[in-house]
Amino acid sequence: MSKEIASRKEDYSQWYNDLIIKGGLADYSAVRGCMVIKPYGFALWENMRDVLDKMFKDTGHQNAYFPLFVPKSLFEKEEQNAEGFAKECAVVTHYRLKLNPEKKGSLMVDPESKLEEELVIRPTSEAIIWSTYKGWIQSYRDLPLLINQWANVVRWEMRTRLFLRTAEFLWQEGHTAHATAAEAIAETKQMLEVYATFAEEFMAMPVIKGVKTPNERFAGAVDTYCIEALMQDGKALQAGTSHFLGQNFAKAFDVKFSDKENKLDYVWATSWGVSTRLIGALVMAHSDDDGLVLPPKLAPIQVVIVPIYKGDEQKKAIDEKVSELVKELKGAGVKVKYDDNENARPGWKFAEYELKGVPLRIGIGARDLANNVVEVARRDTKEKKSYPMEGLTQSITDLLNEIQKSIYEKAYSFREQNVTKADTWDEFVQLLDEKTGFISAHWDGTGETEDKIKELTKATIRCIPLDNPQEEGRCILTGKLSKERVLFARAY
RNA sequence: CGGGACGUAGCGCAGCCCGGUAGCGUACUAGCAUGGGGUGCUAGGGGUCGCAAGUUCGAAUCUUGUCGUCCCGACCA
Repeated sequence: MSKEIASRKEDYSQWYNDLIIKGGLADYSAVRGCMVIKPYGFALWENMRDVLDKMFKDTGHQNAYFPLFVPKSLFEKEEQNAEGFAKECAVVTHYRLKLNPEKKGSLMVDPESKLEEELVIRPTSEAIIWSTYKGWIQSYRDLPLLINQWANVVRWEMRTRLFLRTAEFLWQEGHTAHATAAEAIAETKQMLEVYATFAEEFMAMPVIKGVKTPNERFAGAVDTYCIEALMQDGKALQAGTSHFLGQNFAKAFDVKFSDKENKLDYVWATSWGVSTRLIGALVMAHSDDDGLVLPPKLAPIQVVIVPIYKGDEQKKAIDEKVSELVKELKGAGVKVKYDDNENARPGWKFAEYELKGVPLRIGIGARDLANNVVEVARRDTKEKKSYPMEGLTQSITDLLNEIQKSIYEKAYSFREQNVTKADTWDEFVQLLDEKTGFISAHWDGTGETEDKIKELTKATIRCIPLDNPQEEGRCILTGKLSKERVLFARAY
């Protein structure tokens, strides 16, 4: 074993780091808190991006691009938003360097180049976008305005983790403007559905849709909807958010429109986003102690073919058979790689592609050629089986679908087993320490209680599930009356 | 920002306590054998020991400073 990875049981966060680094998704960089996304990891992101982008366009959105820099005076206009992000903003104060006269060969910030107004590097783009929308919206005829952008943002986090929380990350952010509150709320919910569908159907990761409590709300939002996923260590991960912004940003940036009766009103807004954090979620949702397990619908390589041979003659015969097979598989839309690299031996390749999470591996050698079969190994179950050459493409596409379904079901049943009800404080604390996962419990609805619980247990309210059953009960901390349960968990 | 660990070949590490020719594994290069689960043997190439100053005849090793990284916490839409 040349690439050892930690086991989940022995060191979960080391296991996670090992998968990312040794699986070739990303690398540490020269910049504190920032990572390099390597080709294999970026291919995964491109696949996610392509699917989401199509879903956004199918729901009527268009892409655009806004600047990385936000003048401080714009950034501070929506007070809650500005306050919420103030502590984690990188700020540009100068625009020039010069040679340092005191130290040969080094540069210094030229004090003469101080900017008149500082530029905030966007931690999110509401400010720059709404200052722009002001000029684009005059009439109800300009609405709805449905725009998305694919971009990078910077949040100067104290502690970073590969993909889950980096100082710079890639994401998409949708920013829409509507004539009525109802329409904006419908948009917010629609995009939450898009995210949930993406998570479940493509990432094979079950999520709980819900709404955040006021404490956990996006700074400047009226309501924050979210999808929450459960990781294998029992911690929750916020996988996507969709915000109903009310008229907060319209008022802050003075974006008004004339309705049909020629009355002026502020527009109603939404914003929604998912980020490269989803890659972290994907890694933790399905992978095992041998490496990544990727869902076929997003895997950069769906099938890898490994030849097993002695001598050039056998290799040649295999090459011929494989080239037919590759052609057929590609024709069926399968992303296939033939790894005939002479420098690595079969066993090495087997381990390598398992580490990289390739859903299916086809092994083909002289023995198989003689019998007109191949050996197919599933990454998720480690099952190996011989398949006849005839109809192989069909078998492969069936298997890929089967894997997609099967890893979803596995993750779903894990999630179901880890949503537990707690009715007393002792039960709640015990569950958090021993079983972890989501805990469904009554809460008195106050921010103070929520803070207190967080302080005592590090658990936060992940969400109030949509379509939550109404049920009389008493708050686990204060014993006050409550009309529904909410989901608590320790979270990333 | 607090606590901990660390910085020596691409990667993973030993050497440091007790100063004296910079080493191991892996990767890399070449050759032969091998090839159905991370090959074996042989021969090679590669390092201003994070950076700076100090002590010393002599510093990877001792002293001081400094920079950076990771982990745990605090913080975090």
